[in-house]
Amino acid sequence: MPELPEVETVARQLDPRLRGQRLQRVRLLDPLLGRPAVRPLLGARVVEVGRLGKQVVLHLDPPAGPPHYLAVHLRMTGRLIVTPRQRRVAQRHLRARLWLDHDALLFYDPRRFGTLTVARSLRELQPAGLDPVTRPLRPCALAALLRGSRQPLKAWLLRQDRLVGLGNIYASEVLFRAGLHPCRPAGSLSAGEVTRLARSVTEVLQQAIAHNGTTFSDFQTSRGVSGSYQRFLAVFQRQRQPCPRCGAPLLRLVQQGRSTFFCGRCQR
DNA sequence: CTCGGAGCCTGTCTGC
DNA sequence: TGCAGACAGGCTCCGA
Repeated sequence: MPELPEVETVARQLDPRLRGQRLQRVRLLDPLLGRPAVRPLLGARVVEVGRLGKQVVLHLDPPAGPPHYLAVHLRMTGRLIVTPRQRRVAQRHLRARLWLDHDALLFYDPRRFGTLTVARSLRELQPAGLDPVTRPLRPCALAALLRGSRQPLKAWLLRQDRLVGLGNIYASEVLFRAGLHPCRPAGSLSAGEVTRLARSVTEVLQQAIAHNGTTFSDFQTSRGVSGSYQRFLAVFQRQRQPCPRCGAPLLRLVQQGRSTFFCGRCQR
């Protein structure tokens, strides 16, 4: 489901709702989640709900002992829903349920790719790549990351060990905005092209956050509200429709088994 | 080291 | 209606 803007949206909505409540009880319903050590979290107060890469992270302060962090990665189809504690909830696809003082936090995930982990330091969870939303992405930093790679640009943008936050939707959108062909070798960009790419990454992500992310089939924010960024998508899932810039029919190609959408005339 | 492809798991939609 | 195949917003593993 979510790329960085959707995760940011979820974290921002959970934060005021959960902050200050204590975690009373945790129930893991899916053996695929493994056995994260949740015992030390019980009684801990939610200090903050934030985002780390594409994970939602609850910062927890136990009554005794060091802070802990509970991280949920939603992967393709995960959702985090807050509901009043006593309310009856749908069981289908429910993988974990957390009880707090007043609310319950529900982790739904039909495809079961999502993860739930407990860490004792943020460093354990910290993704390797730069986060272009937390810190401005400087063209020279991006150039250093791209240097030497022969990987197609689209595939390069999806890796999280260099740059964190883009997924399949926004990678296509970013390349369109930057006027760069998805098959260009990542290390082949000129200085001017790198600057355009850096600016596009930042603008697309910030604009998507400003609109609460993109809703296709099943992304909803924690309040059950849909994001509205899909109104601004220029190329994603628009093959054969006219390019908003030049009017040529947009194209779809498959890279690494995943769809890429682009304009063969504007993107070079 | 780099890269592309398979695999993880379930649901939905399309076309025969 | 039934069924096979494609596809789905992510990421890890494996072999070349």
